[in-house]
Amino acid sequence: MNTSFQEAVLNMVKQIPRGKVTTYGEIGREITGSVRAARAVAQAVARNPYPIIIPCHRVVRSDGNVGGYCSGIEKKIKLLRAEGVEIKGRKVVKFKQTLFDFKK
DNA sequence: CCCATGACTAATT
DNA sequence: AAATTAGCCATGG
Repeated sequence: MNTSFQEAVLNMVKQIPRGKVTTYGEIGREITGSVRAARAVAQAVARNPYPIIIPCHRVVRSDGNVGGYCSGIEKKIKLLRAEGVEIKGRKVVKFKQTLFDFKK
């Protein structure tokens, strides 16, 4: 079967509402309990089977930097802006306020 | 089991 | 504030 880890990650990403974002670290904390699993999370997201179905562009780095994207970082920024997320350079404006809280 | 990889993070310089 | 370093973790060979 699909690795339970990847499936858990994708499931989390799918829950992110439009106009909001989250970080690799937060997802890692939700699943493994450790923010240090961020790399593993990034792997899972990067290898996601459905880039369209999975809003993987809503996952950014802990410092507000957009991070990477399979189709290019600029593409990711475009998608986010189209959803109402302000981005300055490569960083999210009002980053903390744009973060989505899974615990609720 | 060991080694290399990567869309990461935190701490240090 | 930008660049470096070291630590962490799932996955695949």
